[in-house]
Amino acid sequence: MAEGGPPLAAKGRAVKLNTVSSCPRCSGTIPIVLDSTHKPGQTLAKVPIFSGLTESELGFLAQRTVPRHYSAGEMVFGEGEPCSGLYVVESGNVRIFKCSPNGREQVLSIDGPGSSIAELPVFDGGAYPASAAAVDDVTLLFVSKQDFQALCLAHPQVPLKVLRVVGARLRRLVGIIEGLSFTTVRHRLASYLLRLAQKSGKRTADGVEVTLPITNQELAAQIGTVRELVSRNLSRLQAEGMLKIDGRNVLIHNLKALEDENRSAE
Amino acid sequence: MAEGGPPLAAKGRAVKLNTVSSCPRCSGTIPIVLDSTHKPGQTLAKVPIFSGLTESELGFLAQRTVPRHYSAGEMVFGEGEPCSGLYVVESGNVRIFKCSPNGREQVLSIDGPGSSIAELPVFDGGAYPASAAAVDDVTLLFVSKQDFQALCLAHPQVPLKVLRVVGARLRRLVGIIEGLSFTTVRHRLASYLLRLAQKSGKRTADGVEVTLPITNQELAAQIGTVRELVSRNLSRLQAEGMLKIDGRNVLIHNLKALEDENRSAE
DNA sequence: TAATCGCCGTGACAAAAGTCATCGTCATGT
DNA sequence: ACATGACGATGACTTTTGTCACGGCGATTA
Repeated sequence: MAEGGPPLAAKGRAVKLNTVSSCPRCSGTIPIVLDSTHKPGQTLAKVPIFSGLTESELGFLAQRTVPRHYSAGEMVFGEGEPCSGLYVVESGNVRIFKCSPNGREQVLSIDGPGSSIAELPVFDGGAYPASAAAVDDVTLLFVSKQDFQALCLAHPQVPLKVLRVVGARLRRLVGIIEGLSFTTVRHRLASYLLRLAQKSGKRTADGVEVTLPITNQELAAQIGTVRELVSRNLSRLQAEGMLKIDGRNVLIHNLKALEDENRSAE
Repeated sequence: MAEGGPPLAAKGRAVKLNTVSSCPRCSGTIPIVLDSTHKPGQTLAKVPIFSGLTESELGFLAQRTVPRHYSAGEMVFGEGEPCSGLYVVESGNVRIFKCSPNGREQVLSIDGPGSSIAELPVFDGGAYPASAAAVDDVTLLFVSKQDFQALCLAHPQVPLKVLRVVGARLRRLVGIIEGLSFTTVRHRLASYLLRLAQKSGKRTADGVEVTLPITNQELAAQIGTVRELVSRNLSRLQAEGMLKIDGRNVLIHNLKALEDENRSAE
């Protein structure tokens, strides 16, 4: 059962949802919008796996892509579905995740504009190893398996680029395994905050200020735990004086301490 | 501090080793044996990423490989070292793993004859994302980065094969993440036993009999926990009547129950 | 023979993770 | 104005995980 059919009702044992936003299996219909005014060329040129192609080659490829729009929370594809092609993110963000039967989610990656997703199953012929859903409103460009394989044959440098991208993906997965296997929720939370601070923190007189871009629930899914533990551990870090929490804003008072938190057992 | 120097003494905080066999950082010198009588052609022909090459191309490649021998427990390469090339396993088994500062190990994969390892860092130019050590006595064929890259340029189908292999690797990693994130040690142990039963179990009158090919310590590293919990959980499964343990031999009395154990929360 | 070492099992304990229920807040729509 | 629903904090509790210490067993070696 590939995409296209009507949404499956959540069947079987009643699952108490502790899940991010709406359950992907229960999302609405998948829109396939053919928009002839679309100009995907600019987007494709920025995608690492297509870098190095000429203008005309990009145009050729662009003609074959199908833009698809998804609104926040909508499912792009589900784990186990046969893979019919790859996607390029044009706008918005896509969450790649695994889903446990208990309704827990584990996020594998979040991919923004210019990223390609599901390149791998195109090559090994297998099913999608995980699910993908739109984080916010998203436009993807779909490239069919056939077109992409043809492209790879015509341009041998493309598979090499793919390998580079896949390498990065693999490193990230190994990092997740390392975190899950060796560290506590507390550590992973500290790491997350530090990463966030590094990427979008603002220096203030009293430390670095960051704004959590997601709910505790989603944060939990990203670091591999549940909502409550995120909440509790944030409180605890605050009680210990490292942070000051004010809604979604976190003022990291003692950056050093947070960094130590990480090194202690990574 | 990269590789290069003499073996680093385990420095800093005294680490109580709960580690598999010898600590890789503390292994002896790395032997580089040039054996001109070696005939690696047969091995290379069986390696998926080299399938499809002609006899003479394989011969050409074989001339450029360097056989390296390792004895059980010896380190092949360490996480973080710059990647100088890829390896093909000719005989024996290689363990790919991450190592925590506490001495815990998490096995990412075990690769036997015909497998290629470390293909990815060759492409993205980064360091090895994990360490590799010989499980038993091992012969590897080393292919330098340069030679392999040249091969890829001359034979565009090779990178496609690599992508296929890497796809399988990525699926395995996702599986590990799923296990660590969603299941208990008990589940992962049950899964391991079932996999083992499927691969090498012997039907007897009283159930399926398997022989654990590794120590509890190594088993723990593979399913992401510690020795004691493997021991305890095995005992518990025995107490519940699913198994009968006799040294390294495990008689799975109630295969169904063990399977249920898996499905309950995968 | 005695000593040593690696491996295994186990009790006792501590810490972390997860579950369940409850309550408060805020925004939204009827 | 009110109901509703998503989100967050938290207390109480259970389960799981991990740590430490100890003792037993078998193989190897001095």
